[in-house]
Amino acid sequence: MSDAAVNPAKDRANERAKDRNSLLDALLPVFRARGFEGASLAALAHASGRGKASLYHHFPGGKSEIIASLIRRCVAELDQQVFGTLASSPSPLVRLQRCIDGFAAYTDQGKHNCLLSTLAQTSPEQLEPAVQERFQHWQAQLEQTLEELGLRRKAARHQARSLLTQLYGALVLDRLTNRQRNLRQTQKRLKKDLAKIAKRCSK
Amino acid sequence: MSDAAVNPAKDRANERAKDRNSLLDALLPVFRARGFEGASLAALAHASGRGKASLYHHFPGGKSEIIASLIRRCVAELDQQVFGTLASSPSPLVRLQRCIDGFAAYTDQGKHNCLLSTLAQTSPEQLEPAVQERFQHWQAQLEQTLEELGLRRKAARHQARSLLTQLYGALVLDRLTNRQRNLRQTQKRLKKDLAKIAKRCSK
DNA sequence: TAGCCTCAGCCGAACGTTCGGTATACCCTT
DNA sequence: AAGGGTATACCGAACGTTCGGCTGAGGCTA
Repeated sequence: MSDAAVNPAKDRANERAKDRNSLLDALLPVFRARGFEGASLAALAHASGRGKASLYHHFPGGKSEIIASLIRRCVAELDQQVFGTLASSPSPLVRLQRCIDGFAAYTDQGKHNCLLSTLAQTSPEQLEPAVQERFQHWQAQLEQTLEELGLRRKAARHQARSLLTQLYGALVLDRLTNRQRNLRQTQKRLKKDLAKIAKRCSK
Repeated sequence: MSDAAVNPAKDRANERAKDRNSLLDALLPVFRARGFEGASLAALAHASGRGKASLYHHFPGGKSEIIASLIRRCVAELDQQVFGTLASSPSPLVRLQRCIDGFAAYTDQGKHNCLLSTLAQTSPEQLEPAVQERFQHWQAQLEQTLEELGLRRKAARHQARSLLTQLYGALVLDRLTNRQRNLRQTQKRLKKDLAKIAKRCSK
């Protein structure tokens, strides 16, 4: 049984965390679509259905505290839903394919961008170096899984970079060409290519 | 002999265009690095070495006229230096490789971003639909050249999308991982892969 | 009653924009 | 060659607006 059911204090703390999370849910799309500078407090307040002052009640640090919280959440989400799959049990091929599917789910099939890539391009000062290190870590995880698939180190390194590049590039191209199909088709192609690699390596 | 040497009026018009161009040269990096909302007039004025009012002398329409001019220039530059190579004389393989090298040169080996991709992600309202159509056109040009290389229509379509995706994705990944090598390595790998495709198709 | 939470509304600062006005250079007249 | 007129380029200062941030009062729950 959970603490919440028997401990009123923790119950309240839990509800507060839930409120904060749903508040962040409402704020995320604004930053994702307009960037840090483009996301005005007025727009954030409107998106959250509250006044500006309420936002400052929840985030005394203002915009930079909000964006920091959102970044932490995005990193956690990528870590669990996308790259966390690489450390699970199935075969390397399945793990890699699930990772790609996880990325597609993370961006709602390409319908929206990744907050981190948006910030990296227009407001890198909001991204702590730790985030970049995390990306390097994820790239290394991909590389290791590709080695398990049977690729040599150098080929695995190239393939890992290529995978990340294509996932994030597909998001950009969707917006540059105004076609919403790039990510889905890239997702399909990447999974097929991985299967081909796995077959070739197992021979 | 040029008109300028014998015609003072055209001479002055030429110098004016040159001034405007060097002014735009100074303004471009600000928008490229900080996006439309992030590029304040104060920053633009500082970058151009002029007062804010002077910018309004050259661009009465203000920020949106500046960004529109810059977009036009970027489209022209991509058209000539990057994708224009696809319509030249050498073999399809050489043309494609020159196109990739052109992109690397266009971004100064990945040192800076492409203005269009920055805008597409945070201020799409500044990009006229014509720009997106131009990207679709470039993608079609790539596809056709890949067909000339020997790929079937469907494979060429996939490869064209993959190329654009990887070029733009490499720029993003450079900033996400804080490694400046992605574009150069992607450039090298893409050229090698194209050579492999050409070899396979010619057999 | 006590403690969160919310709101309308205000603050100084910065925003994009505009206004006079100055300095320079060129053209036309005399 | 001298002088007046026009156009161009630039600037400092200010415009009204919106920015991020803050205050104090009221409402709700417990």
